[in-house]
Amino acid sequence: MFHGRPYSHILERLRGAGLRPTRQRLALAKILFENGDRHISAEQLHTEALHAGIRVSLATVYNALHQFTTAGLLREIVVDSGRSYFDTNISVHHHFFHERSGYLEDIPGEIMIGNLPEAPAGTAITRVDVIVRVAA
Amino acid sequence: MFHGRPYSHILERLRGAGLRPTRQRLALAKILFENGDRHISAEQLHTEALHAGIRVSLATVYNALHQFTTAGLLREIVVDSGRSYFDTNISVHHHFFHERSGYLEDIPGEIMIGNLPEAPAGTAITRVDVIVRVAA
DNA sequence: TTCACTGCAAATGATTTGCAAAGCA
DNA sequence: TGCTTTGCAAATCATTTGCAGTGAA
Repeated sequence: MFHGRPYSHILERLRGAGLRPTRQRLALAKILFENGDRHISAEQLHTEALHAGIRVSLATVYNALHQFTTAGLLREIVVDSGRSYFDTNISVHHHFFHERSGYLEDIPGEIMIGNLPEAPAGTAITRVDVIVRVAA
Repeated sequence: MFHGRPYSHILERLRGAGLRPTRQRLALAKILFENGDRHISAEQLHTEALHAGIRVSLATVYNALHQFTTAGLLREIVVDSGRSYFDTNISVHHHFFHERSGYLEDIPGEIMIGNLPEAPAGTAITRVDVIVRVAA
């Protein structure tokens, strides 16, 4: 979208995460991070990459998604058994899940959670997920 | 556990759900509903059934779990991609998910959720899931 | 008898893995 | 050059399906 401002910011992002900026990682990161907030599956990302003329294998897409997730650039969301979504919005927020279509959508605004009990002994909370399931 | 009170209540439960009380459905329901609140996977239930001396195929276990879920006797919980848990507690409640072990546990007490926005146009909320992920 | 239910084995679909070839530092 | 990363195809894992045989009403 921005001519004359190629990959530098994405390049930084990958480098900052300790990931070598290979051709395929750069291209995938571009699709992921230059199109606003997205909820995307591995298969979808692979398809988009091929459409964009990027030669990349599905295995590499899986690798990249997991590496990005581990590096904190993505967040994995599980709502539906047998399919993972990756969210490019890594800030604290929650989701609407459309049960019929499998469509995942950010919940606008902030949700307040009260009365949350302490984590079981010897554990600490790593994340709280709220999934509001909706149907037509 | 209760001698002299064999399957009558379970039988009723299945009949009430419009499910023919076959030998395998009765046996599986017995394992599921006579041991308090449980979070169980298909594979686990199958193993337990075999241990209890019940000849039942894994396919039938899957069928039964889905039929029970559709009938409202169970609730399916997805926390972990690639594995489904079924919860015998169908009242409104939420879960701790132990990320390392995959263990799922009820959150005691009630969680208050405020500021929940309206469901997207044309949809209605079917359920709200709160999953508190914890790690050691 | 009839139609639902079950078991088996094969099919499916998402994800992972092994390993040789190719690519970045 | 040396260590990563990639691609491919095969392997895996949970789950589903097709279909012939079995069982409940």
